[in-house]
Amino acid sequence: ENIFDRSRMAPKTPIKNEPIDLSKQKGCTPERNPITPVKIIDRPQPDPWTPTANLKILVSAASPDMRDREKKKELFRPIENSEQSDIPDSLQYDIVDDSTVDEFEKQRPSRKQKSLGLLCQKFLARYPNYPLSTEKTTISLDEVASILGVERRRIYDIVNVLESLHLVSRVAKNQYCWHGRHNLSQTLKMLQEAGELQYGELMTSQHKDQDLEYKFGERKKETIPDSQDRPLLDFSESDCSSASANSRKDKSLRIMSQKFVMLFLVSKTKIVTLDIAAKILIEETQDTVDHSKFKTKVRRLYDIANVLTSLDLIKKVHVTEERGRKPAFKWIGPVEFPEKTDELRGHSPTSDPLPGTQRGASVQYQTSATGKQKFTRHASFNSAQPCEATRRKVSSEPNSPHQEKQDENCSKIINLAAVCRQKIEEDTGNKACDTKTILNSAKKSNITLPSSLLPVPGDSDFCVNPLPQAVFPVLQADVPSFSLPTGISSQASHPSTPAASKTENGKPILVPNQPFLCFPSSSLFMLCGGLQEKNLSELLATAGELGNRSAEAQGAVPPTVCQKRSSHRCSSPSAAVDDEEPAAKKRTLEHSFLPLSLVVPKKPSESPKAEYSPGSGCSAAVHLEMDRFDLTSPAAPEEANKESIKPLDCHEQEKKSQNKDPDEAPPGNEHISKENANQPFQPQYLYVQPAAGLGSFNFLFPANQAPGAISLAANQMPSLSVPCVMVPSAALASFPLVCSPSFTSPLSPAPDGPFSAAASTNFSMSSQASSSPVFISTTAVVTPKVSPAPSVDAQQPPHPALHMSPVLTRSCSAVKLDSPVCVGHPVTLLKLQQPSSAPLTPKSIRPAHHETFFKTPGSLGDPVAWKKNEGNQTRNASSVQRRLEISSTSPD
DNA sequence: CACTCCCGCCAATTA
DNA sequence: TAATTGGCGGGAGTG
Repeated sequence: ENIFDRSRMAPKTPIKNEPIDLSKQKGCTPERNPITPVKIIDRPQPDPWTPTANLKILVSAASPDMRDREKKKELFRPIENSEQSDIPDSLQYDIVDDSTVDEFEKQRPSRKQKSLGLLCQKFLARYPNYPLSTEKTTISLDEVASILGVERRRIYDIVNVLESLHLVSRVAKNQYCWHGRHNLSQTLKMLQEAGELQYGELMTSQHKDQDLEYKFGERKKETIPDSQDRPLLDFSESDCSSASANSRKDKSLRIMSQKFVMLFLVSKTKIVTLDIAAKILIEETQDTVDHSKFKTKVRRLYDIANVLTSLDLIKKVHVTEERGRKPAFKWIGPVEFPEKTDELRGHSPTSDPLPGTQRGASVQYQTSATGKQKFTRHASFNSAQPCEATRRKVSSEPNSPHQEKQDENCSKIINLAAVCRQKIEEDTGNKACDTKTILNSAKKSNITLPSSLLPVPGDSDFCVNPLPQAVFPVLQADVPSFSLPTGISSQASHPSTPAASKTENGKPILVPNQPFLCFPSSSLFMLCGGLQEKNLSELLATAGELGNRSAEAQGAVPPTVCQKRSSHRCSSPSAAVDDEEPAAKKRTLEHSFLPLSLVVPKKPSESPKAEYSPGSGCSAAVHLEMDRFDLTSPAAPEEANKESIKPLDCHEQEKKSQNKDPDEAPPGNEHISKENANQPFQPQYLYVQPAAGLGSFNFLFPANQAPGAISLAANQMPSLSVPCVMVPSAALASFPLVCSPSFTSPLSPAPDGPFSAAASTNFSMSSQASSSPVFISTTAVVTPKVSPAPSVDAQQPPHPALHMSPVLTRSCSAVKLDSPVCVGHPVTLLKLQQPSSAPLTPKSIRPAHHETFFKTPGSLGDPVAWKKNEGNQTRNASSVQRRLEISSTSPD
């Protein structure tokens, strides 16, 4: 073989290669012939292919150089193999017989055999379409490259496209996680939604492919003018790319891939010609339509098309137009996305309390984990710095600049919401699933979640952390997605209000008037009570500080209790774990998350602070969403960020008390109760099923009441009678609810809880809501212990007993709204929202307040953003970062 | 000749 | 600084 290889190599690319090879081989050259021992070892085995393991081992063992060599060699091998298989041996041999090197060349190479499409098929053949959710399949680029006998560059081409569809996610350097097609439907759905937003009209009108397409292009611009450049979707992409290097990433294959897919999904005919796609993509990207650019775009589209073809999503066709026949691709993948999730659901869902939770968590984790990592990676960059600074800044600054944008965004959002709604209704069922955990609870409601969540799932990126994680992760992911909307609304609605959530003041939690706190969805948690009392106090303190900023430190009052932290998810998961955890990591994560918040501020700075604060919860959500959607307008993110920020702070506090503050995250835990602590452990809260009410939110009612715990709320919000905390359902899901005052273990998955079910129903939206991790705590004392869940049901949580302050309600509603988009059931909320720009209120609520609170405009993000968010969840953090960058970078 | 798209240089990012 | 990623476009196969 070796010999052959050599010959092959040389022959292959005649001159060029040889020289190159030699140079590369350099050291090896001599060796080369000889082949390195290692290789030999490997090769010894007759079937290199099969034994991936061996390869891996080898690869890992091998030094980089080795790898390269091997790769090259291997490349050939595969080729040989493939050739043999593909091509009739006889032929080859025949030729070969006499053949000289040249002949070899001829045979081996055939361009076709080396095509990206074929390579992709090989690649895909190595992984199951629907891997068990439990197992995580990691893909080592080096390994795969060597196995498939291609250079790594080619693998990137494949992976980038797959990543855009969430079939894989990047876990770390050189490592990707294989998700399979479980979330494909969701992803497609998301893309479709995003596409509609962007190209929406086009769709409708389009009848004819091209023409339509063209229209699209034009419309697109019109529609999306804002920002667009970036990928809309993001989802996956968002991952990081966006953030930091917009420039580079914007163009990224991933984004192009998503956009390309969107075109198909939006197109009635489902046929898109390359040139049209290229034009559209170029437009989006930039005005300049250089011919050269066009050519380049087309090249890339071929790359993408080859991969998509391998996925059986499209097939090549020819469209004959006036001018003649043009190459085009037809979408042969699913058009309607019923939910693909089912599969997932099957697994995770439900069943076990623990498991459920865990599972869900796990699943999510996985995904999320990846996401996180990615997130980290990408995000870290930006986020870190910005985060803190931002936060602080944010707190101080209020800004408004973006409001306008926000408004715009709002409108967009509204539109989106409408669209979403419809879709949701249509789709509803779909998505839900995935998310596993969420679903559990959700299941009943199911639908809801899905949307937001699902997308995420893919993301899963988030994932991560172990433990507690699970819970959180979910939240995170979910939240983000959903959140946007919520966030948006909230922001909008309440800018002024209290908004504890907002970061601005730091108060994330408390709102002045209102009794609730908002947390970023991502993070949330809580629940448990008392975990750390200490922390609590600290937290409280922190909170207080935050609050102070806002103004009232006092408010902060120790009571605060609750706080909740929402750490962003990432942390959360881990958080859950505990503090300890890798704090550092967590922090990091958090930061990243934070960044989001920060981001917001950064960019915009906009308005932020103050105004938003109130809505913070929402905002957070928003952020998320935004993240998801790259498109999102800057404004939204900002807000979101802010909010998130706050939460973060809280988290941190909670968590550790560390100094840090803000970032941290808390894992969730949140022991919110610390204060409560008084009562030790407390979990005084009753968990209301997520489903229930607020879409995503979960309410926690203090069993004990411990109003104090919530204290913050109390201070601020005396109004509320009941002390409750709203947590995004997602989050809850992860958590076990406890009904009992005493908290319980987290295990039980909330969702399942009886309550939840009911609730869920109402809130189908919840999922979305969930995204936003808002907590609402009321100080009030009431504690209805009980039935929280049930009561909660739909809209309002337990109001009856409790009465939640309007605000809360509102908030909830707002949240929902957001989510709705994603999810679907949001029904009421949406409606409300739509009408008014601010989505806030749910029916039950009284508008008045809300408006006040929510009104704020800035919150909105672009619809796109929403979508993105949805998609992403995971990436929130990262996305945030991205956004930041983006926002900064690409102004609208 | 037009369509495809492989190949790999090399810059941007990351580690 | 080294390695990883990934944009990009020359130019080679194919039909």
